[in-house]
Amino acid sequence: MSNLTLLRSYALKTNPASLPPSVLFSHTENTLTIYDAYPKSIFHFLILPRTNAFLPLSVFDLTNLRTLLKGNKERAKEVISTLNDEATKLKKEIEEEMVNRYGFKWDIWMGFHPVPSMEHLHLHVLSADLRSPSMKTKKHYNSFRPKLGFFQHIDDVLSWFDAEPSYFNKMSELKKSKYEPLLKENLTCFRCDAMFKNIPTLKSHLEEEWNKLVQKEKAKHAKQSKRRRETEDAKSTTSHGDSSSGTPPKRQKLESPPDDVTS
DNA sequence: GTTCTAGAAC
DNA sequence: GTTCTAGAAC
Repeated sequence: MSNLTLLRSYALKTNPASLPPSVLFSHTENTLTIYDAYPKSIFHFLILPRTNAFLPLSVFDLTNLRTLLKGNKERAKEVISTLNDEATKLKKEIEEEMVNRYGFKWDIWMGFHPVPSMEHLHLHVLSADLRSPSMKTKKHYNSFRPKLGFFQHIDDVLSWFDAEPSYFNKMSELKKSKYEPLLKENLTCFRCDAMFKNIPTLKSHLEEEWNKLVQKEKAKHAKQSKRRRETEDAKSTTSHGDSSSGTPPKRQKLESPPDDVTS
């Protein structure tokens, strides 16, 4: 099986549950949610439309965003909306896991690559940190940098359907020549816009940004539990001494991502 | 996607 | 001299 069509082979499965658990996260009648094999953030999933769920759209219509938008507009909107609904549910699950593992939650990005490296439409759902051993090249980084213009946020894609038809048609072109050069743009921090000469310096900066976020959230948490204690103390007339209610939640070690599959 | 490597950047 | 990128080959 070639890498190019691997996702298509998943989307064609009549029984997705037969996929290995290292690949499949969950599925519905209409969609599959899989782990990105090379996660570029701490959390990184792909949501795929199943091929028989959107008839009369064919597997070819579902090759990528461009082929989908070129066809029946109503059906296309239905596909994107279905992926969006599934992504919204997934986002909530990720946020729960963020709180369990890290004690706080941070942003989650949901969108498409205009020039994807594998066939079959897939929606990226990833945490906004770009902190992962698989995040190795300028191309990787720029393909997810939110403000660059390469990553197509699903809310924006959905808005094209309600815009002037001329605008819809223009955006639907998704020309390689328009988007591919963006991947070669300067490396800029997605949080503070600082510029970096190469990937290693950017990565250490992202690590600093992450540590800052952790510290900020820790301080917030401490402040909240202090306030909570004070409110309780103020309310209680009978003193029971220290109830040790300020214990922080246990932090789990970040698990290594599952293997297999290609992004 | 990975590995290899020439040559640029430091 | 070492680090890093980017293109070719796979």
